[in-house]
Amino acid sequence: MKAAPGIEVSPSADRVTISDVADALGLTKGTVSRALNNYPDISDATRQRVARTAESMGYRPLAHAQAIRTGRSRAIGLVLQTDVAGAQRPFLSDFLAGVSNAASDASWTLTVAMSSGGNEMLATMRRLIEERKADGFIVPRTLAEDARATLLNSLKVPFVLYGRLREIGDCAWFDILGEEAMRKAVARLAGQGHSRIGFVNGGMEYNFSYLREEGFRVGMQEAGLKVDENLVVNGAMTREVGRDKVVELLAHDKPPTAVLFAVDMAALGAYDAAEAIGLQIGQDLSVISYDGIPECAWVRPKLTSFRVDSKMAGGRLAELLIRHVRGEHPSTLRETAHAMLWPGGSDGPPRLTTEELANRVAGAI
Amino acid sequence: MKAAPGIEVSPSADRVTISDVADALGLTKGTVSRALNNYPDISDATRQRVARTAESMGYRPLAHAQAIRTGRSRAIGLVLQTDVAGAQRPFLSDFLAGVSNAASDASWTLTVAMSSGGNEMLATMRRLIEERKADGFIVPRTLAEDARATLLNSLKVPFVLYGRLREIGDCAWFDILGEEAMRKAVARLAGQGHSRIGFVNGGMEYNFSYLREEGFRVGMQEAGLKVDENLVVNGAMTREVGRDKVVELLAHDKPPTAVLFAVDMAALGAYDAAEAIGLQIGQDLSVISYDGIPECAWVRPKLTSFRVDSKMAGGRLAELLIRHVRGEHPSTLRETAHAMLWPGGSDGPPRLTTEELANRVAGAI
DNA sequence: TTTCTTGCCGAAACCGGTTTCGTAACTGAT
DNA sequence: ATCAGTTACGAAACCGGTTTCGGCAAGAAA
Repeated sequence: MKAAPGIEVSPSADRVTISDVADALGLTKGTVSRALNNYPDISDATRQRVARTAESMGYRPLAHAQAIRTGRSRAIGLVLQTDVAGAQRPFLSDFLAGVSNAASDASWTLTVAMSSGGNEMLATMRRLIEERKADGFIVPRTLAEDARATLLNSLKVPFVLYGRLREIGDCAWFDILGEEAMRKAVARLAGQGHSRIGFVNGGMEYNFSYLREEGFRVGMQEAGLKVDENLVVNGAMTREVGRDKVVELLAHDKPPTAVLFAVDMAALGAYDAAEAIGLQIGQDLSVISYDGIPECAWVRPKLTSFRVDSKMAGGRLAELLIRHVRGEHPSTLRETAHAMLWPGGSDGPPRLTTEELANRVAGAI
Repeated sequence: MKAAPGIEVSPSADRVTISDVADALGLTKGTVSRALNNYPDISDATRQRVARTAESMGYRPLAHAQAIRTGRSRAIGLVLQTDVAGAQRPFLSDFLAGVSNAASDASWTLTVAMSSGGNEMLATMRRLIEERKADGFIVPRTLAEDARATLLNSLKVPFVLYGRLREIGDCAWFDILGEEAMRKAVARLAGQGHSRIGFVNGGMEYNFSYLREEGFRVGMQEAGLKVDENLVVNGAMTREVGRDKVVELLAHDKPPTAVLFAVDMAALGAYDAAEAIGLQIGQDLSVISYDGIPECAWVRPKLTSFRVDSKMAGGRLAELLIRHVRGEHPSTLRETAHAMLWPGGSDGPPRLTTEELANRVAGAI
């Protein structure tokens, strides 16, 4: 009595099952299972015998058959946000490659879902958890107050943040030291002779913005420069907003000769602003940014930026998550990496003083 | 006797199981299962009673518990290639969103893996199949001769191509009518007064290249123009190669006043070539392309291109695949959609004749 | 009435694993 | 030699579903 069946399950369903292995060894499948899972009540001799024949027979357990008993299916969950402005897109491919490869290496798989953010994203995660489609999650683009972390914590589902949290609970994370990059960028600009340096930050809903701003400030202090609060703005995640912010800074009566951006996408807006006003990027106005999106190399002059290795990040996140699911304590699962300076021609010694620059700007408007 | 355990499986493992539903109804779980799966030996009354209480109790079957018996887990497999030149990246996010959303709507999930292509990609697919991590595959970027299709066919695993195959076997596909876009592009250029139109095709390993070239030729014929084979080149998938191809075409003694590209990424190279030679895109040289990547809007003048709705494509592919897995015959699962003209300033009436253009080019080199 | 269908459901096997429990055989101490 | 304690495995239950099989009851045909 067959119901509407769909595709015939290929008769080549000749997978090697645990029972096959057991029969070949003259053991029961229970014993084989315990041997493979390192139960203490199996003799070393048997354990090795089992391991060898399982290997030679090409036995690999079906993750979802295990999952029905254990609740774990060796799957990493990744929920992406669809409509975020810009910056995510260029890295997505590399990031996925990193996660996917690391997962494969551990015989894990990657389940991805996309949702529009907010509550819908939480609902999506809930569904994946409830249906046991993911044993844990990678949480990209950590927010200053991240409801995803809260949810997963309360559900006791393992997760690893890409980015840090303001109040560090017991969670695992991986992050690139954006603050360090900002610090170095300021040092570089100061070394070129800039003393009035503006800072265009990203959206304050993201935690990285706080870190990068702090890095900017530390850098200024180390360079012996004073931060003019009028030259510190935020909320620039897109080219358009970046443009507007630069115009805003340049309209100051003592405009900055250099502007540091927290985000490449916004920094591209500086080119538009410069073109509109008639300034040469890299000479009249120096720009340094962060992310290392491909567009950096396409604009003229090339945008000096701190490049993030997204593929590596994805790989590290996956490994940390797997270790977390396997039982390691989250507080031991924290890693950072450095962004790498990727020099272009967008920064250099100031050709104009702030006064001259102010005149140029005034003349253009 | 517990083995090294890992994270405690959350005690909130209070999912509603099929037994719960059965108990609540005074039926056996077998009956409930058959009722929910529309077996013919269940009375309509019972079927509806079961459906209602299952719904009200919030019962949703565990996909991987079903899979152990049925072999299907309601998962779409998507294997992406890591190192392809360019064009994939900009659309990945939209494409994933489309696939993911369509999958979610049907209570399916999306398993993605990335690999470097060729045999490694086939091995990755094999692994996913063997481990039952995917019930079927979406095969993006169809090649002229696609080993993936061959493999999946021989394994009798359902799949849907994004793109068509040269020799249409019994497979399902979704595709955008690139040839139609090329045809319209030629008509547009001809209408603007161009008579010498070059064509820079993509790599001939991709099947779409054959289609688009055919579209170009049909368009030329319909416009009453003769194709100069010297002005038809291929293999341009990147900005750099695109640039070189344009230079090559312009070096012709009767250079084209308009160039049609099969791929945006390559068309961007035309801007570099034009800048090097000192030509105005849109006036001295008209360019129309295809894909609709975001960069089209960032270059000056904006690149006229035929935009592909990747999100929609992903969604359609997912739905077709699901229907395929459910048993519909692949030959009934074929869809196409249109690319949409996205006008920029990169094309227009020719300012120069081909002779004048040749002189300009000669002067510049 | 009797017999044959048919409709409808319960019982139980099954999928491929994991985990608990019980026990035979081997220690080692008395 | 006896007895308690280990060691190492078999047996069987279990996870959450699906599918087969058998049989009861009601209706149809004889």
